[in-house]
Amino acid sequence: MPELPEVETVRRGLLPVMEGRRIERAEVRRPDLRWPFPERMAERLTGARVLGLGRRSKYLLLELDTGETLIVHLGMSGRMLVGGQVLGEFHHDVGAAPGPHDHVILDMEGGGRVTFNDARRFGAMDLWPSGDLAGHRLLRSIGPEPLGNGFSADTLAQAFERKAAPIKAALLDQGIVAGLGNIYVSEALARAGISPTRAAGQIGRDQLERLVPAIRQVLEEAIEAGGSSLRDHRQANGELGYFQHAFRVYDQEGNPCRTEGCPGTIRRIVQSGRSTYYCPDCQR
DNA sequence: CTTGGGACCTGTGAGC
DNA sequence: TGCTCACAGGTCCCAA
Repeated sequence: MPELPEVETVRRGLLPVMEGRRIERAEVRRPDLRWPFPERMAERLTGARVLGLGRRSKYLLLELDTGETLIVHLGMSGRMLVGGQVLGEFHHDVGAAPGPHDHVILDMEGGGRVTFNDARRFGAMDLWPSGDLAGHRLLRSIGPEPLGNGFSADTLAQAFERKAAPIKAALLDQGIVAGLGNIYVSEALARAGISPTRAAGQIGRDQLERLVPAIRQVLEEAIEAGGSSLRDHRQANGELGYFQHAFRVYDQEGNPCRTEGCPGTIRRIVQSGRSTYYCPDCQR
């Protein structure tokens, strides 16, 4: 589930149970996810108060009153389950026995339970001094936030200068712009009318000027919709995101293009091993 | 430096 | 029903 809009949705969902509250108990049920957990993670979390919940790119940042920040990445399949509610796609009850792939459980002051569940374990957690987050190896080379002031046609033009890689790959590069993933790159390029196969360095200024608002709009609309919930839809309930219904091209192979007046059909191609969806007629 | 491919994992759905 | 295969929202690391 996790590109920028999904992570932002998770962050907002965690606020009511975590913000300002102490972690009364932390249970770490395995030694690692993608990498080993930090030393004594459970002890360092237990008793800490969560001062605030932030986000940088696709990373959740839980600032603790111990001077450290818990950095969380959801990988491909990571979810934050909140006791009694759903953030992600599973139902979860406080007091229930941990389910498969429930790797970290945080029992919060106030009775909330937050469970990190990640079947594929591409996710990650680390603890790092709050004053030096930008120095963390996973955060230090991340590009501008697309919804922030540091992102513009100028910054894109500079980053794309003489780049031969296809723009699809360039936009997936977190060092160029933060937070885009496979879904929203396809969606943004569709909105901007740019072919995903074009070399990034060959994109004209006029198209870059269209691309920036296209990226912003698709992310903002997705956040507004609570993100996208793909597959695994059995536990339908009001907490699920619904932006997947607004996809113009992602997972729409063979469907007619939704652009006004365009006769095209959505195609699926593979670029550096990953699916790209686009309309060959209105994306140039 | 740039680019593409492999690797890390488990689960699901389609097709036979 | 059961098997195999392709594919899945990420990204690090390494070879060319």
